[in-house]
Amino acid sequence: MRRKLTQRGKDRRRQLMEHAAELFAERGYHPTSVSDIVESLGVGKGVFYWYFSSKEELLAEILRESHQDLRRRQQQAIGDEPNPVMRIELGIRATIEWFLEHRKYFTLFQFAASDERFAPVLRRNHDVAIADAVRHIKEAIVDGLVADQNPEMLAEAIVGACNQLTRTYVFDRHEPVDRTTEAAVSFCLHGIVGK
Amino acid sequence: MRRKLTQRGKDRRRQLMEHAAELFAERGYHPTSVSDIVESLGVGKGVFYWYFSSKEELLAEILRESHQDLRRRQQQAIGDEPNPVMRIELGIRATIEWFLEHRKYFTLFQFAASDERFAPVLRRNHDVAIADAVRHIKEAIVDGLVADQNPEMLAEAIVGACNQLTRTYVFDRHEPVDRTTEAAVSFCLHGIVGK
DNA sequence: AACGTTCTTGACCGAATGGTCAAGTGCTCG
DNA sequence: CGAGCACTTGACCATTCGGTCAAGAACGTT
Repeated sequence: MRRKLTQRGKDRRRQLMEHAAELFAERGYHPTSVSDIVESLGVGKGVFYWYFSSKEELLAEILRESHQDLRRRQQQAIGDEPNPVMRIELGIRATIEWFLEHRKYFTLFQFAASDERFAPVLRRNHDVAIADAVRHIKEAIVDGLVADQNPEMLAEAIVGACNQLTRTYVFDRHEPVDRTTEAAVSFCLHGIVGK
Repeated sequence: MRRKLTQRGKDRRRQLMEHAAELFAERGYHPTSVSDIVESLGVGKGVFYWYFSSKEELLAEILRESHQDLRRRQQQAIGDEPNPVMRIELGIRATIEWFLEHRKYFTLFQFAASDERFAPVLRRNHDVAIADAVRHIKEAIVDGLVADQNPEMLAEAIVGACNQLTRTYVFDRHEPVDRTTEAAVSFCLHGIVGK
C-alpha cells in the first residue's frame, strides 16, 4: 500500500473493497483467495498489494468503512427527533433497512466475530454502536419512559434481537421486511419499557 | 470412517471431536489444520481419516452433537413446569448456563453461520430450537399470557437477545452471569408479553 | 497360538495459497 | 517532449493444506 492516491487509485481501491466484500460474503473469507479477487476483476495480483498490505488488512478496512456507513445512516434517520424512545425506534428501522441494502456485510460481520484476528476492529464497531444506543436509553430513563435497568444491557439486547430477526426473515427466508421491522420494534420497545 | 466402532474407537472419536472443537474455537476453523489436530493429540494423521471422512464432516458432526446436548439440557431444566411463560424463562436460564460451561461451541456456531457449507446443519439446529420455543409461546398466547403476535418472530427475538447478551457479558467481558441472565429474562418476557 | 478385524503410522502427493518483485505502462505536469 | 511518479503485470516462491495409502500394531475371539 502506498500513500498518495490519485482519483483513479481511489476508485480502484473502492472497487477492490466492494468486490472482495461480495466474494467474502458469498464463499467465505478463507476460501476466497486473493487470486480469486483480482482474477474476477481482470487485473493482476500486484494491483491488490499496491492498495492493501495483506488480505487481513483488506477485511479489517471493509469492516471499518461499512460500519461507518451504517452509523451515518442511523444518524441521518434519527435527525433531531426529540423523543429518545422514538430515536431508538428510528435507529432500529434504519439499521434493518441498511442491512437489507447491504446484505453482504451481514455475513461478513458474523464471520469476523468468530475470528480472533478481527476481534479488535469488530469490538470497536460494536462499542460505538452500543454507546450510541445507550445515550438514547439513558435519556429515556431520565424522562421516565423506560425502566431503570442497566442501559448497556438493554442496548445489547436490542442489537441482538434485531440482528436475529433480520438474519432469519430478511436473509434466510426472504420475507417482506415490514413485518419483521414491526416485530423487532415492538419486541424491543416493550422489552426496554418493562410493562 | 468405518462403521463398527469398539469402545476404544468411540473414545477416540469423542476425543478427536472435543479437541478439534477447542482448537477451532481458539484459532478458527480454516486456520486449524488437520495436522494441528492430530499432532497436538500425539497421533498420526491416519487416525483422523479413520473416524471422519473429511475436516468438513467433522465440524458438521460437532455442530449436530453439541446442539443435541444443549437441547437435552433445556428439556431437563424445563421438566414438567405447567406455566408456559415459566418454561420459556427456564429455557433461557438453561441455555445461558450451558453456553457458560461450553464456551467453545458459541464461537463455533457463530463461525458456522457465516459459512455456506455448514448452513444446512446450522439451519436444522436453529429450526429445532425455534420450534421448541414456539410451542411454549403458542400455549402462552392461548392462555392469554402473551400478546397475540407471530410466535416464530417472538422466538427469534428471544434467541437473538439472549445470544447477544451472553456473548457480550459472559464471553467478551467475563462478568458474572447472574445479572446477565436476569436482564435477558426480563427483556425477553416483557418483550413477548407486550405491555 | 493363530486369525481376522479394528485401529495407527507417517511419508507422500497434487493443488492451492498469500505474498514478492523486476519489469513495464500510462498519466501529469513542467 | 521528457522526467518522474502512480499504477499494473504475471511469473515465481516458499509453504501449507486436505487427503491417501501401504504397511504394520493392537485387540478380540476362538
